[in-house]
Amino acid sequence: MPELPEVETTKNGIAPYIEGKAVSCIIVRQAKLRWPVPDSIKKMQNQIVQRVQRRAKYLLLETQKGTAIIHLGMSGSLRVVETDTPPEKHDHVDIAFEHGKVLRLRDPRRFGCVLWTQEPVNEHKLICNLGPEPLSDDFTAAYLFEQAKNRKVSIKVFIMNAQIVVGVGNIYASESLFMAGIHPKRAAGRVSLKRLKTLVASIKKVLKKSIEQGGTTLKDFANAEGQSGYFQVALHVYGKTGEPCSHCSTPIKQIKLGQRSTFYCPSCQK
DNA sequence: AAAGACACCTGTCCGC
DNA sequence: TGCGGACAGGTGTCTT
Repeated sequence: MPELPEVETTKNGIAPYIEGKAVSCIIVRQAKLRWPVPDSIKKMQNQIVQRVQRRAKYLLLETQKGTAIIHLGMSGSLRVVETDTPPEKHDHVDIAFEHGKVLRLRDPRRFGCVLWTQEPVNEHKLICNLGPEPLSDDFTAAYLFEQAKNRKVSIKVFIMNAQIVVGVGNIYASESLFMAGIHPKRAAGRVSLKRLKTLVASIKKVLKKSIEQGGTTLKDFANAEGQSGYFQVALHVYGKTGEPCSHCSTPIKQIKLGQRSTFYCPSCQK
């Protein structure tokens, strides 16, 4: 999926088209996403989308009666199209608006979701146990240090744990650890406060930079207007196996941590 | 409680 | 050209 910057970019891309607009119709062509799209999503019809928000990688479409919770999974994208645009193969859900635009979810792998909740979103099961936003002031080295105490899990898996901090995906986990000079395999509880300060700064920096540039584009992200291949942030280690490190020329290594590919420079990261 | 494995699904790429 | 297998940006849930 889109990493956090792509979700943020998507939010910013769709919000101007749908905030303050009334939903006319919900069309579900394929309800089998990560969880079944509930029938209750129809309650969104005739509601005005008051605000589009993001929490972690969840997009929240708030209305008077409830909130649609949308996740893009690994391969999802949202775009705004005209009502008469014919759906393509993996266009599973349409949220059509009275002003003639359609918010269309495409998700080939169907790891995403579209849910509906009438409770306060912060109390929703998927949302209530999430850690702080990485770009908020709540995400500090002191916080991370406290959380990491006695934890033996690798620092890379640790920062990808949404209960610790949200929004650090597989690309930016490797990239921020490279930037901070920390070996991805190091036990979380054995990273000094000083080095965690560097890491927190690196995570914020890499995410901010990527959001500024509109999100790193890899295989199947298309931005909210439907263009693709638009943005490209410079990656230093992700997907660079065997290539010389940009800092010291040592070949980049690839290992698996928590079943995810992990990239690092064996010389720069300790 | 924490760590690790597994599940969901389709498309693409690589080697034979 | 075809086919099998590995792999892909996520994350909730189950097992150890």
